Amino acid sequence: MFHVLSQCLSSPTATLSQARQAHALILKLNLFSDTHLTTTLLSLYANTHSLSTPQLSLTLSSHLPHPTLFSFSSLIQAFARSSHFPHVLTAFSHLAPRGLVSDAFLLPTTIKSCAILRALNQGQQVHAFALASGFVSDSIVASSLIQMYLKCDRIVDARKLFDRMPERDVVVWSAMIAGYSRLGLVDEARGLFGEMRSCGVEPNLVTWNGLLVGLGNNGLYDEAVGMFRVMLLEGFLPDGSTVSCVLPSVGCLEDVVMGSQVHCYVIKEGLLCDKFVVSAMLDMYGKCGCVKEMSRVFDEVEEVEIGSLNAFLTGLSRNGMVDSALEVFNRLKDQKMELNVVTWTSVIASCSQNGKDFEALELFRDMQANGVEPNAVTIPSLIPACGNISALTHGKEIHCFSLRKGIFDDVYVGSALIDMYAKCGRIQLSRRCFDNMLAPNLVSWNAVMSGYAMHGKAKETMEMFHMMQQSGQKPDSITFTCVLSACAQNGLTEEGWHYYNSMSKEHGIEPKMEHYACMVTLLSRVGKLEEAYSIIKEMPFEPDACVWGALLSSCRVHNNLSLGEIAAEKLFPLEPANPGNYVLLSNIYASKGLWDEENRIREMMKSKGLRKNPGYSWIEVGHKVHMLLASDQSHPQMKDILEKLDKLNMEMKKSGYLPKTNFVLQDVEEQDKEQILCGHSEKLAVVLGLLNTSPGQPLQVIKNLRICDDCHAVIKAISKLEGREIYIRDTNRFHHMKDGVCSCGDFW
DNA sequence: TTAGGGTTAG
Repeated sequence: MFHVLSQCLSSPTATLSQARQAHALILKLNLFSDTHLTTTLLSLYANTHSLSTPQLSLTLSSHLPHPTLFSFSSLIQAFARSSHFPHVLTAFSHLAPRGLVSDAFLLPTTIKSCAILRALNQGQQVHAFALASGFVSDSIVASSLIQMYLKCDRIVDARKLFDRMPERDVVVWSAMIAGYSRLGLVDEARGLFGEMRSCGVEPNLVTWNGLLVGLGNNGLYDEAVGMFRVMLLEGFLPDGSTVSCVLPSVGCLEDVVMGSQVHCYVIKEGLLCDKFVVSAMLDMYGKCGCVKEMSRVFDEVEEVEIGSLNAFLTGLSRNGMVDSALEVFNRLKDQKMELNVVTWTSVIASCSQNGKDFEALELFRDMQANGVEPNAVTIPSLIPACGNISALTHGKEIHCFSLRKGIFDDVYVGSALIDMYAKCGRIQLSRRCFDNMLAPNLVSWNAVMSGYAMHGKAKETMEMFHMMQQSGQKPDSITFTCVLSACAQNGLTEEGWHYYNSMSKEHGIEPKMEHYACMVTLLSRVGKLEEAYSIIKEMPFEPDACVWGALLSSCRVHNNLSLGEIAAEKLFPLEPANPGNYVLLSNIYASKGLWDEENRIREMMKSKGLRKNPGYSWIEVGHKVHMLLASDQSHPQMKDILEKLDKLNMEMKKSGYLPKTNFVLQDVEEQDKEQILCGHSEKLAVVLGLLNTSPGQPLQVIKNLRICDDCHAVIKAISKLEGREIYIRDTNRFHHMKDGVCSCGDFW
């Protein structure tokens, strides 16, 4: 019986149920006294992944009357093979109490488990043992310890051990180089690589790969690709790992020629069976904009692997093919393919980045319903969707969700929250998120400044700009867009010029298109139209539609016909299909009573098949976001809305309000004009909010066009009459209305 | 019988 059992347990094909049967027999026949048999049983349990808790192994080992080092050794090796690393450490810790002393062979496996678990404390204990026992002079033990320190980000400790090694082989050199690479210390990695060669140790593929990945991950794409070329010249034959190390850099450089060469090599060497190679290849083609080649690689792969699918989906949406990405995603979901958090995050991100904000929120719910746990990347991918549609309730829920998940100090989450709260009108909450951040980065500073800028808070924007510099954070071109647009919102020409001039002089940042657009807006809004036009004429490159559009739109505000016509003449060929531009010019004509000219523009629009963009507004009521179109009768509560609006109009007229009909630039009767103004979507949305929320609750509305003067006046009045704070976000900025006053100071 | 390298989501 003993013999049969022993054979059965040692068989490489032994199953868990056989192990259980054997276990029962061992118990029944009281065969636990046999160390070999019991050890084999333990190893088998470990190999079949069935030892889920250390307790089981300890219970079993307690039956061993005289456990030997061999018992523990085989147990530890079995745990390591089956990736039960915590059990490795537990088993190792039971050696000493039993009077057993580890040998050198047991240390590397144990140390590796510490490394994988990032268990620095236990790793240091093993290190102490290695020093005391002298095993530290064993090069493999030292190698393992170095690796453990590197994994725990203790580069100095790793280096100390490395420097003390009398003999260093290619393995330990490669480990140090890869360690420096991973931590972004590229100079050190490069230095060691040279030092290694001068010591007469030749690199192998592993060494090259470690260096390549470090270069690529730190943005040194050119150097990574160059290093890859050198490697080829020196006669090294890249393996799958090398290829997947270098392809991300090839993609970032959009070097299609190199990419295709690597692709040919991959086919020749038969590396397409390597899942890392496939996903790196898809990623590379996606980044290079080669959708056809990417799709071909994807179609040619026999079995869809999750990493490749994720790379493919990202590649599609990177190239504007969000619908195709969603189609592939839905198809594979329906086919019950197991999708992971990367897949879900990828589609959520492509929705929120491409105007599919409602879909992004829906996917987030769906993801959790499918049992996939969102992580620290999912959250900041989703948050912008809430900001885009001013869905404050959803945004707050996701904020809470991230706190519940223990995501407190993630710089991406923090920056996304700053942006979301600002876009939902809650600038104080936005600032609080910024103040709570442990280590804000450039994106976080830009987010808080852009928030203040869109709320027209120039003083705060400039304060943050100076705080940022005091903190040692250098600005980038986006920082200046925020500062300049804040100046533009407030007509601060002097300050605007100051920051604009300091850009290249003090910060070495050359003004880009958007900075010129800000300056043109700033000057033209305050009526300095000629000065704005001079800036345009002096630009070192051709102005784009934003720049001319800014000028035209200010010409409309100041009803400047001659410059307006110049701007329109430049703008129309740049954006022939944008109805807004034609409307601006026709409005200038209309404001001057030039109905023939106005008509000519309208006819021009008609002949191009263009219609005025319908104005629409969004408002979140409870968990639902409603969209209202101007003069739209389809909303089920429209009758109530119009009734309420009528009542409000009566009250306003009593207190001296006159409808600003000069904003209805159509050749119609005065009373009809009033009717048209009543149908503006932002008013409808505000009234819908009044009807469906409790008194005193703030309302936030987004409008797809710029708010008109009349709506501005009416909603200001409503804020007073109804005692509500009302936040309106138009395409230009925020209007925070309270007690009949707007935060923009009526300048927008 | 023990030590070193890789892809995909913000």
